[in-house]
Amino acid sequence: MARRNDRLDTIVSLSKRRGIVFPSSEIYGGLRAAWDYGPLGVEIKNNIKRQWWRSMVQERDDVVGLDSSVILAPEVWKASGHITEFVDPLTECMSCHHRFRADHLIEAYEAKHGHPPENGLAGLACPNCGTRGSFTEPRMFNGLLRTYLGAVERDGEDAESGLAYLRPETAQGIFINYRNVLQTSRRKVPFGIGQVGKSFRNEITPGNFIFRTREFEQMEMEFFVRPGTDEDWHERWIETRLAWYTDLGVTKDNLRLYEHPADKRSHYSKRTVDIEYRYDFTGTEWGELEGIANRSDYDLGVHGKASGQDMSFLDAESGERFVPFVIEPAAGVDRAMLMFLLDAYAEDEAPDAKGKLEKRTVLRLDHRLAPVKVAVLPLSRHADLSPKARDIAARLRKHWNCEFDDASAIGRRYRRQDEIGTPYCVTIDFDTLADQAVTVRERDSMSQERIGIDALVPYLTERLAGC
RNA sequence: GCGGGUGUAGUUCAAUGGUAGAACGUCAGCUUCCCAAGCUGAUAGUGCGGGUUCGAUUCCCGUCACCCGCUCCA
Repeated sequence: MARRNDRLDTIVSLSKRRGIVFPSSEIYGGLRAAWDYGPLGVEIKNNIKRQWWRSMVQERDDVVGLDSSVILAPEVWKASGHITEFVDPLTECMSCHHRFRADHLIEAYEAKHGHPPENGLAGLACPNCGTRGSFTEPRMFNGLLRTYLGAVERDGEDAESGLAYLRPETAQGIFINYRNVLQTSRRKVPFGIGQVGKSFRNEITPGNFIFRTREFEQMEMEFFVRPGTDEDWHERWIETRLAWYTDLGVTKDNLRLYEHPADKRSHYSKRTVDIEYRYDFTGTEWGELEGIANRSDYDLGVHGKASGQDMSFLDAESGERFVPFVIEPAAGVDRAMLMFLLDAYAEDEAPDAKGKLEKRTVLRLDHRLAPVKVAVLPLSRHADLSPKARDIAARLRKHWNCEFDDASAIGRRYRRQDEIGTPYCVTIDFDTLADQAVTVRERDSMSQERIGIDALVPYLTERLAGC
């Protein structure tokens, strides 16, 4: 068996052990590639989404938000091309059981010989085992998840009525609301619409923990620009998005840009640049984190045509009328979460009481992403300390997610907090009763400061800015 | 979906065709306890279903999940 990625393994078991991510439907044996976010996981996930929203929507004058529905009129997916283009013809070599995209095999043959194969797939040799003519009939594999609307189950000819799709991207909800938003938000091109929400894809091969799942969450923004300025805006958004990750503490060397070759782009894309992270999955070092696509006027164009609505924008200053081009930074929440966890994972060696080196697991998460911002730890369960500590915890809870812990030795409790990335620990000791002050310990430096109880909230407010 | 591998406490690992062990964790108690301290006690498991067998966690079949490969792109 191939060697697995230790760091990923550790994160998976840490996630289970500490309540970050659980296998879904576990009591029934599990469901493939489905994961549930536990008490700490949902905090981290919400923090990621909050930070995205803050930088992409709240702090920008030229972007507004939206929350469109998961189920849209089927016409949307017909017009967008997802029903016809979001489909892969797959074939399997009956000799070696490798699977291939039938269209890719034919394209490869054409590229080599300058003409398509005479007998179609039957005339091709398997790129893996060399067997000729052993391909199965290609089967269309549609990436859209289907559902049926209405209370009555339908079959036969009636099956098509009520057929609906779960969105494979949140973007279309934005395009079909483009006119509504333009009208009501009184924005002018260039401007953007941001949205965070679940999407669904019938992935052929999901896997790698929460990296590829059939149900996933996206943070997408469609930025509408004047044609001709699109390439410029594209570059700007690539830079902006890359900076977002490094600002949240991701190691620069573990991020890179990947330019999609022309023949591998999605059906809507004029140019796509991915931000990739060095996940170190076995087999693939780099994995996609976010795609930044120039969707041109493709989407507004097809929806304008299919719906009969006018999607053009009239620029009052220049008097020009045009259908805007769209630059789309589309990020995966779950992928970002996995990346933040992997990148924050660190092991320290610290001498224990006997001078022996002990391994210490620390999640060096940015404060803004940490699931717990501050832990309140009375030095012992002494009757005088716990009530005081509970009182302080209650005060802090009004501002941040705060944990109270008085179980077992103080050293162990520090380690528990380190393991989930808690930036600050507040310790209540016997001096506290006399001097009304506590010890604040910082995660990374392990430095300690004595702070008066009344000064605690201002002290932490300054250090937890942006949380 | 196909091929290969794996499945034992919460986690990491032992063991066995005949009563499943450990470490760590978790919980409770004692200890004026500042970086996984000590002592006492508790907790909990053979993924699920079927077969072979006197008896299956162990052997066989199916299934489910995970890992590797084909795939893909948030």
